[in-house]
Amino acid sequence: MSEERSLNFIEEIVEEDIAAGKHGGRVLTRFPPEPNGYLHIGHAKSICLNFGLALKYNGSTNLRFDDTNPVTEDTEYVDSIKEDVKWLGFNWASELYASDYFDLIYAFAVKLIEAGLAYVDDSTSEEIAAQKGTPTEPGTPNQYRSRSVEENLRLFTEMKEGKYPDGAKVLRAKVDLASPNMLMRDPVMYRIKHAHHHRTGDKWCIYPMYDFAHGQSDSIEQITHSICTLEFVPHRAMYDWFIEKLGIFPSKQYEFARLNMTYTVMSKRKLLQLVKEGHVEDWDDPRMPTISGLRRRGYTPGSIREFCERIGVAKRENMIDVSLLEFCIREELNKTAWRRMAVLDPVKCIITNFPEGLEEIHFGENNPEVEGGDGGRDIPFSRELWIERDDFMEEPPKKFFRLGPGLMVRLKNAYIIKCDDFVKDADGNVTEIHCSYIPESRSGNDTSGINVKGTIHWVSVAHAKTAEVRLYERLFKVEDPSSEEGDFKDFLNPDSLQTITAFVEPELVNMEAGKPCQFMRKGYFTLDKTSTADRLVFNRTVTLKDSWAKK
RNA sequence: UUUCCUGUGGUGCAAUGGUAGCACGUCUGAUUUUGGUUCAGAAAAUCGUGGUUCGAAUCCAUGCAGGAAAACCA
Repeated sequence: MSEERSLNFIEEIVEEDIAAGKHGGRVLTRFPPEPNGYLHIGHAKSICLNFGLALKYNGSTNLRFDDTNPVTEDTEYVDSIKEDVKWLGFNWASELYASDYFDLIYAFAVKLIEAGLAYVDDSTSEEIAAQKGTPTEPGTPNQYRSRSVEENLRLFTEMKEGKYPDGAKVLRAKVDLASPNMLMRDPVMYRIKHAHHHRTGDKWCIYPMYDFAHGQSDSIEQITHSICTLEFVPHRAMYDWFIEKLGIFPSKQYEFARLNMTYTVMSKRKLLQLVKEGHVEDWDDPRMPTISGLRRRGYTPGSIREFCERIGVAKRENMIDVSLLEFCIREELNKTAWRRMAVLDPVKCIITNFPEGLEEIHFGENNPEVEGGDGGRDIPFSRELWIERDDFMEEPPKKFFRLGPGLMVRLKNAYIIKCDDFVKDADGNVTEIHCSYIPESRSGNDTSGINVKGTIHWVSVAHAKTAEVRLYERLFKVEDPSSEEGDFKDFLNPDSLQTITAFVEPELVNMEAGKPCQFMRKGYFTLDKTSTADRLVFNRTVTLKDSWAKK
């Protein structure tokens, strides 16, 4: 075994449990999304944690949909969640639904009523809130709290039978109205909702609340380690209380800090708002932090798993720099993506001493990081080329290693050229750059003896294909939109998407969907799902690091 | 104001009473037919105050700071 990296606090707990022989050393986790939105990178952290634990300790993981609120949930979300978890590379032991347990959970409720530990309350939600007191003042009991077991049983049965309208009654646990933990002040267990459920249809008109569904589902599945985020810490008391009073399998809850990332938002509510109000195209808009958005943007499952590994797991609030995510995808793509040439902001470069009408074929390897170059492709060369507008400067500063009057550069995979002249239009824009090439400097058998500092990419005008290229920037212009004064949407970056038409080398028409490639010196790109053979559309996954741009 | 959780370089995670380390980011330099990659190096941290101890990021006390909790959401 190589040097193990240190364990996170949850791994420590699991190892202690295994060492103590708890549950016979069995490890069963679960990933429990509510199907009311798409999964995002924060969920990926939880997925990697839960499935990773099972993988590491020879256990397994259930995918369980926490579908106890039919008014916000939908099978569209169920499908997307399953697709995303699979795409990330994980396999669940069982696909389960909290709604599968509605009969069992109902029976648990009856059991608690019979034990005198739950009662039907006719108060309105406002009344209940008022009677709960405040963190510093205890709550006050109402007349319903002392109903008899028989009356509670009858009323709860009638609630189930649909005798009462929404909101008329709730079932509450009888815990402790004076508890310093507000959630222990007789929490609601069941509420009436005459709503159609995506799985149980119209069978039920009462639905259990989170506190009376989640722990019970864990227990039914005999989950050993129920891992959730910090906001559920105060719920743990209820989690344990219900399990103890019911005398069912003792699942245990552990909480870790959710992921926050700079320049984005990570709440499903806010993401839904961006989608609904059209600030982004859809849940899979490449600017979204959703798994489907990242996938469409060109991120790979491996890069996301690596990211989740690197950010670690702890209990303190955190704000991860998005540059770490970018590092992870660059690290992978540098090793795997084929290099191609594309000119995003073109200006014409004429090789004045290259014969008109002549066409040469040059060779470019696919990936210099791979031994042998990973194969290669032919690149047509001719007298007129497109080059990048910012690879030329009329008055270049000292260390500018590209084109300018009298300066020389290498055309990648082709010749060294020297800038002799340039042409400007009436508005002062450079329209043509005139260069001469050095025939002896051809890539592969350069006998010119000339050394140049810079190399630029290019595309032959006569052979270029056009492509739509979508350049993405961060979605928000501030690091933490949620913590700013006012509406988070006020901080959307108006330049988060720039769509341009680029000239690309002809080989790119053979590009496969879903395959990443590097436009040399420009970044990593992937074909968008809307791309077709006669209308190429590329998404920029991430730029290359650019230490020149900083200066 | 009550209860709970958390305080380590700019950011994230380690060190579990014994030399504060790793990564991202930042900054140098070398190499380079991508101003990419790679390589070498640098700057940069234990919330404060007491205490226990030969020795404290770690244990105790206290203060401070940040977060969470009073949905018929999860």
